[in-house]
Amino acid sequence: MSAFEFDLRGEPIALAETLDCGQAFRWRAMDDGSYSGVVDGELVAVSLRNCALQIAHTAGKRHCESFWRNYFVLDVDYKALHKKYAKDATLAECVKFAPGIRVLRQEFFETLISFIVSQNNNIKRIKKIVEGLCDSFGPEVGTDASGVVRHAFPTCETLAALTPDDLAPLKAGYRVDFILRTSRAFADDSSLADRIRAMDTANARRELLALHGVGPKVADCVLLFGLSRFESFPVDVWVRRAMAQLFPAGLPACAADTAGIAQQYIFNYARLNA
DNA sequence: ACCCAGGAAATTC
DNA sequence: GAATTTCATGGG
Repeated sequence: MSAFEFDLRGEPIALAETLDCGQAFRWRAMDDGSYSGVVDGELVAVSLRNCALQIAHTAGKRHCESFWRNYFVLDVDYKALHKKYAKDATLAECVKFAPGIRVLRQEFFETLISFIVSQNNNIKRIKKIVEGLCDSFGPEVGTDASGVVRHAFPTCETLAALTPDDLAPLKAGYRVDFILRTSRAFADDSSLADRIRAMDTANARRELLALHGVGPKVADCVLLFGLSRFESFPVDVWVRRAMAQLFPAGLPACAADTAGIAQQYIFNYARLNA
């Protein structure tokens, strides 16, 4: 059944910590400890067995092995990062709290809309609204191990054609207008996503900030989770508090070039270690 | 009733 | 330009 298997060679990764840490909103825990999710239009189940990451396809196989290696960022040496972060005792403590968190390389438009939904919101409700967007407007991709029918994330063209009334049942509140306007920006300019992808981080950030519903925090999350800019450092209410209490002198130098990866440990520590 | 949630836009000073 | 107000929704 397993289509792909990646020998982790001691690379730290925990499914619950990685797939349910507030960076991705569409992974669901199955009874056997595996996780089922929809990535780029494909329904897959992910599990850890014998120090290997296994990807099982439940309805056809669209993506190749390198796609999943890329999605799970297996090209980054987290053991080396942990060693580097250990130079700072406080950061090491944050890592130790959940060492299996890894950043994912997610699809750009889905990440953008998801983090527009995230503003002034909580993770539980973000998941509900994002899943509702998919259930209502994305094509069906299959049924997961728990019997739940899953759908792909809708395209910008699909979302751009909707009205506020169409989105009203999702109860996304004032974010509906942001979703629609940003979707239209990408539907009306079919090369915009590729242009942003190709920009350096500073220019991509400027371009993101020009979108309706995207401020500094959402832009930094999209840069980190949707464009793999690991130096990007999103600051939300949790990170703001954690920085004031744990790192009053600022982020340690050992994390400067991978601030976003360190941020995940800090965010998680602040949110779950209260 | 009040405060908070992976904030940002609109308004006012 | 910087500070403040408003925005919609659900949970504690």
